[in-house]
Amino acid sequence: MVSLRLFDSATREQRDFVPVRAGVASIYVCGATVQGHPHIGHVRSGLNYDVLRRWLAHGGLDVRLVRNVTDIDDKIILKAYESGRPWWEWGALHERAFQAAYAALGCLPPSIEPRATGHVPQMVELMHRLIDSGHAYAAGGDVYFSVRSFPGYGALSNQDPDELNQGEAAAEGKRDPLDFALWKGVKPGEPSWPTPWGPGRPGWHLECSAMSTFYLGPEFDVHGGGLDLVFPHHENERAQSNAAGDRFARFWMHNGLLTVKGEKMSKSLGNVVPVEELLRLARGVEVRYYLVGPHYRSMIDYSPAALEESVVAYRRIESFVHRVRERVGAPDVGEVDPRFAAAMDDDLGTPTALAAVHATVREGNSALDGGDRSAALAAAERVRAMTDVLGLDPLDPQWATGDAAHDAAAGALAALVDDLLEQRAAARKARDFAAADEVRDRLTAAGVIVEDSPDGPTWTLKGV
RNA sequence: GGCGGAGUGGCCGAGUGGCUUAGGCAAGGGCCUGCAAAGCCCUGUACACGGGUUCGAUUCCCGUCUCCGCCUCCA
Repeated sequence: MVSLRLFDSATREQRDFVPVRAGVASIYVCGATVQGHPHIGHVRSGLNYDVLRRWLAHGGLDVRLVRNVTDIDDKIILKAYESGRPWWEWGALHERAFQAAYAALGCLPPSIEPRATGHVPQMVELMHRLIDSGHAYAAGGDVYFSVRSFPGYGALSNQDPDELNQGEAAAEGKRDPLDFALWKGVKPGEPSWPTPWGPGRPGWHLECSAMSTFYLGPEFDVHGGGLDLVFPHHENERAQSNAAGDRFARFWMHNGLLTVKGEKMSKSLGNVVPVEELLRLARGVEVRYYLVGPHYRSMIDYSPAALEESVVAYRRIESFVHRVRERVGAPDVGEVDPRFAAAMDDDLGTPTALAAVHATVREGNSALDGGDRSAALAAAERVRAMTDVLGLDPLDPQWATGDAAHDAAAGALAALVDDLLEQRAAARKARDFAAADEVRDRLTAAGVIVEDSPDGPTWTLKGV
């Protein structure tokens, strides 16, 4: 059923995707640390793995997607403190912002979005296993992972431990500069949870090892995240879990980062692009097209001009599907084109997959021009199937407004426009083109674009 | 210093040892249309630079230049 080949960051080569359990795909993705508002880079990551899960589901697999929420960390505590709010409220506030952003771009909800603070028992258990096997030690209320105790350290990120700068900031009880904190002992004024080694809070890396294996088992299919997480986060996760005896992820996937004018986004440079800003420039589905179009491992250098090009490109697809619906009838979701499937199977080659979509659109438009209604309908059904896999199906109800007042207004507008178009048709029939053009000009001035076709005029709203 | 990635036609963005000069956007020409819009057809012949391997390289190897990311929190 699935013949997907995926690039594995750990081996730096492509392999056939063969699920650990037949018929089930298990994916863990590092989600956000809910310390601030979602930006374009966050949602690109979410979108990339959303496309992966959709393609796997299309192939008949039962997809279990876990995307965590890091709801406790230094910055959350600090920022909450600075704004005079409880740390948990600060986190919850931004967690909702992330969910809204993902939803606005058509990301299907993950199977679960586990929070770090809800999985302390699983972390304690993992620390027990690591301490018992000599890979971790408690020191002054902290618990550290002993990097030198794990020979495979550095294999994921292709780093030589001896060449690394120095690791996490030095702390009292650390035996080796490379060691990293599994658990951080409580400090005055900070939240804490009880453990056999004293109260404290989770170190960043531990939560992902604990939650991924809790939900997906000691060995699962894919672990994903942004390219910037390869080291140290994923290297550390892998070290912990492997040292504890878990086989852990079979494939490591890392999506490319977003830059602005060639530079990585960062608060210090002040060039972070919030999702909110994108949604002022384009609809969610158009933003999605922009972010899903380039290959997931490519870097995207954001610019409003490039986004605008995507808007235009997407509308070409969308207008074709709408045209068929109006002139021929509503297309169902059909089958994907073989070209599309081959591209997707090749490490999720969305650029080539999109080329197949556009080729199908062209075929469909030609069929429409040639009066071949059934061929046009069939093309539209294939386009729907392919765009559905990418989360870009123009007729997916998720892109509808779902607003009763809006629907009512749209209905009233349609009645008025249709009335005017009848007047125009009458004028054209009488060959009074001046009158006909005047009607069209009035509509255009009001933002209603009229287009004639062999099946009569159609109209759309400008910029929608 | 160590590790990794990238430089493609006006722009975005794929890919390959020689028949794909992907695809989209923009531009020019044409068809269609009362006109327009949309659509369709055609055109532009790109692959940082210098060597090397090869019958043949944008694609493989070496070197050079430029840029980016990671090595510290980060999607």
